[in-house]
Amino acid sequence: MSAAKESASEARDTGTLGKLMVLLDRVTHADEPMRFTDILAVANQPRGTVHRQLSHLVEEGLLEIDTDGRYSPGLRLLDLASRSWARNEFRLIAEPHLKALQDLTGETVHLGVLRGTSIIYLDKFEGQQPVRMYSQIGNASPVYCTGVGKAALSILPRERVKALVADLAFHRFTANTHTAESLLAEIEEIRKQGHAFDREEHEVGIRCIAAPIWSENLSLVGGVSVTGPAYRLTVERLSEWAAAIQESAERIMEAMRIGLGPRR
Amino acid sequence: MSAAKESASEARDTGTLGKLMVLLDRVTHADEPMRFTDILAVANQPRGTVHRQLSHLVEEGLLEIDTDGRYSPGLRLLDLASRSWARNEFRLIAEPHLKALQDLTGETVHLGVLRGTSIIYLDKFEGQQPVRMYSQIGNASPVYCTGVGKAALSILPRERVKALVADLAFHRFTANTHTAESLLAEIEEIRKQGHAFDREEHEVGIRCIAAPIWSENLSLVGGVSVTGPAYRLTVERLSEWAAAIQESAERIMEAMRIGLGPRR
DNA sequence: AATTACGTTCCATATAATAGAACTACCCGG
DNA sequence: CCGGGTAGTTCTATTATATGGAACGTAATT
Repeated sequence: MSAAKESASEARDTGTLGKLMVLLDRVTHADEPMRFTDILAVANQPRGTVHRQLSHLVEEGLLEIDTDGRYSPGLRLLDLASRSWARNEFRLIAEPHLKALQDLTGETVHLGVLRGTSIIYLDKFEGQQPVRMYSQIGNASPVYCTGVGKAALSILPRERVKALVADLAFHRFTANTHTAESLLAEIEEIRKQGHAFDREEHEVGIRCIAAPIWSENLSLVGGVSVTGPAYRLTVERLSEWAAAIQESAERIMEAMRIGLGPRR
Repeated sequence: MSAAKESASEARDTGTLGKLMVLLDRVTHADEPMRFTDILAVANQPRGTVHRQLSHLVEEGLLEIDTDGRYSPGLRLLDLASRSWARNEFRLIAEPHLKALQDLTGETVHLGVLRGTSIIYLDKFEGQQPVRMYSQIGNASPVYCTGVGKAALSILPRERVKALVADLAFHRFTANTHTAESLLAEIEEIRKQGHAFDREEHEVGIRCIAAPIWSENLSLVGGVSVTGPAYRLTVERLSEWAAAIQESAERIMEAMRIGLGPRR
């Protein structure tokens, strides 16, 4: 084994696949196509290794390489994901309820689910203009600064929240973004209320209200939210929808019990 | 090496990743969650091997396993794909032109790209109701029964078309679906016309007109299409848009030369 | 033309995947 | 309550694959 590696805290190692996925993540999460050298620099691994790994990813269509030798996410990912999305049971069950909530509020409705320390948005209903599909869907956002994220945390047992928070790196997106302490405090509040707000904690000018959704055994934890521009949506205004959104969450959970309980 | 494998024509073997991707494809392309035994049956590989491979895919979030031990596509795929989509240069460049075409025709406009023997839909603009996002996007459809597919083939050199057609398994979706011979014949026609029709060849009741889009070195081959219900859109009616759609394709190609040529 | 940066290929070695079997848990019928 | 099948998991020597260091091309730069 080579030396100079023990300092890194990235203890991820599912073998070959794990290493490849780390690389794939790096390239897909970059803002623009990366050249070989750029990737090599952040991968701290030998040139030959990185080169072969990239070649394999390209061969499988997970990455693509343009004529300038720059790597971008591959289209194969789209095909795989479209199945993942179309078949997702949680999303299918929630769909009509999200639509109803959109009709009621006239604002954007999101469905999200907790994965690790992120909220992944599964669906979105926008009111006005033709939706730019995919827009938000599939995006992973930090738990600590999204309504859905905080709502989701509020129904987890306290030890699990603590453990999860310990894993978080709190990035200060806005002046209102939580720290570990303030987050834990607010979660207690949310537990009592049954709903969570996002008071411009992720993005200035954006507020939301969210309610948690969970399965009995907590194998699925997420939430619904109603989101909109801060100039139009004060916290008071959002509060008026608290009952509706919590009811909507309840109905989705009810539908899950029926839909997922007995085989199909 | 074990015997009883040479009959299969699946000569895909990029090493470890390749094998895992075959498995991942199997599960994501199924219509419903698969149990371990189901996967084992189609994978013809030893139990231990399949089990470990699935475990690795689950660990990486590419697959998910529910409480009944059934495997489904994982949400990690969504996150990866959303980046792939959002950053796709071809899609970004084409976007305004697709919108314009939608405004002009009032019908659904698709953008697709050739990958192997499939067309992958990259974007979609629908007129009327709020779009169900992801709907079609990311889906891979056979070249031989889609307007975009046939348009794309029409600009490839004849040998390449021949080779590609030889790889195809023609599934008869409707009474109008092409065979190898009729497809090759129509491609010649499309070469002259500059646009292709789909005369209910994939789905009864759906017709479309498409124009090809390609980069100089053919590293990118695809097309735009206008699609709609057959009762409203006769081939004559569609023909009226032939000039517009070809012009739209031209403009997209022009934009690509500018946008992709000089770095950025 | 010389120099440097960048990307690719090679090959002995180390590492991870493989395959077969043994093991466990569960379900169903007698 | 027991036996026998079915479904899924774990174990381990063997084999295949990935690794990494260095050597090799091949542009770009001056």
